[in-house]
Amino acid sequence: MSDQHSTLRAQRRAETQRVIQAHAVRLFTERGYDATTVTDVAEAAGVSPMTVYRHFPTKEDLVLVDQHGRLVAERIVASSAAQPLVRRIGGALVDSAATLTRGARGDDVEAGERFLLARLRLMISTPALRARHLDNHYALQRAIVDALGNDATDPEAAFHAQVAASACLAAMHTALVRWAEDDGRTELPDVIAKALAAAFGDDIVEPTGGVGTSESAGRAERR
Amino acid sequence: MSDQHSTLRAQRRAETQRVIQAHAVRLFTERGYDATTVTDVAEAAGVSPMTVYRHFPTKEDLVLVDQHGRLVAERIVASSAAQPLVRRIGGALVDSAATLTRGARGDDVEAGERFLLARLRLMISTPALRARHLDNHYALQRAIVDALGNDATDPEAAFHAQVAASACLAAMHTALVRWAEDDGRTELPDVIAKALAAAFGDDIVEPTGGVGTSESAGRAERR
DNA sequence: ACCAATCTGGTAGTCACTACCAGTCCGGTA
DNA sequence: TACCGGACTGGTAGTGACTACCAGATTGGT
Repeated sequence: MSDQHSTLRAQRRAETQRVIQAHAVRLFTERGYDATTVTDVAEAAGVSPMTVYRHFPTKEDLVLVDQHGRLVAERIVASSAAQPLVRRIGGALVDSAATLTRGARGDDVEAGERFLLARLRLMISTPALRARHLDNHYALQRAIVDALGNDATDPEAAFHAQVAASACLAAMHTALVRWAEDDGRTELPDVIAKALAAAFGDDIVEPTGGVGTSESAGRAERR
Repeated sequence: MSDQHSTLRAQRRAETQRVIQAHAVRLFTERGYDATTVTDVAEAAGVSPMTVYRHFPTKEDLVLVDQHGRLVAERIVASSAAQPLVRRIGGALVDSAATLTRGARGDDVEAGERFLLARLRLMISTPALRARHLDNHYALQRAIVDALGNDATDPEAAFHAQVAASACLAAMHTALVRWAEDDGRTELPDVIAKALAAAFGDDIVEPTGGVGTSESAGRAERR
């Protein structure tokens, strides 16, 4: 069956992607993003420049690959529609961050978080990466609005959802920057929750609300 | 005096910039951003490609030039520090938008608004422009935080200011998109105010700021 | 008339990125 | 086992944004 077939292929493909990306982030961190050419990355990874472009459509994608969006959207649709918008979105962002900082990269949590931090630092300090990263947030905003599932007939409600989503994402981004500045010593979900509270008021962030994600049970005994 | 000297030079310089930018936005709108080369813009403006690069460091800057930041910062420092953060920032954004939609481009208000709309549409629909525009917001965020003038010793207060600024800017951006979708038929400051109210609650936007831009004041007709 | 600063233009080069084409590997089939 | 179709990979030759480096032209002030 092409099923098994494709999973085998997909594994190899994912592995080469991982190797290329690892070398890319390392080189970018060592020499700087602009000072490193795609050819440099290809040589370090032992492939041709063509292969790099096959796996990553642009140089920026070597740092920016992100499955964050899917995670957030899933948690949004799972959230109770009775809650206020900001709480639904904020809860999904906090939970997704908890998942990301944990199982980011295979088994080794430590290495996964270091890798995430390295990518984040690049995204923050390199203008081109920062710009594309913020644009990804823009796409994520649309995904969130879709996941909220409000009827699209009411333009006022749609506008409200757009505003809530963009403001929440902006707060999260600020939290990410703060987290990176702290070298990841603090707990990312907590920082995000604090940012949301700072923006929308302390009452908007509820630790164990109607969001039935089991991950949230394991973390953050504070509050 | 080098004063008069420089102002004369600056006038010529500003004029050529204006011409180049006008042709650029026109061509980008007609043929699309990616399908238009810098050489095309240069030919249309009657200058060499080199001259274009002298005035606009990147192709994106042909659309993105923005003095918006300075306006907002000025209004922030002029605002009362007693008000809550979000109100100070939001008020500055609304007022700046009112200034921009009015005196954007010389004498002709109509043309100025059309030009602003054309640029905005490009910024929203073209990925590269959208990304850089959002990154400009990131720089504007820092400017706002600086203008707020909170003491930098307290990291908590600084974080709070960062979050408030980024969330306000995100709400404003959503309002800009909405305004562009409406082809500028609505009043931009009102849309921004509505977005801020949607994000932070109706009570946060107060028309009592003294500046005459508010949805309650019935300035339905321009002029 | 002369000087100095600025504006403008040309040439050559780097680099990201894109077709277009060819070789290679690999799982399943006659 | 020999073969075939679909992938992954690689090379070549471009385009286009952008950047030195250099040379002529214009302009404002002495």
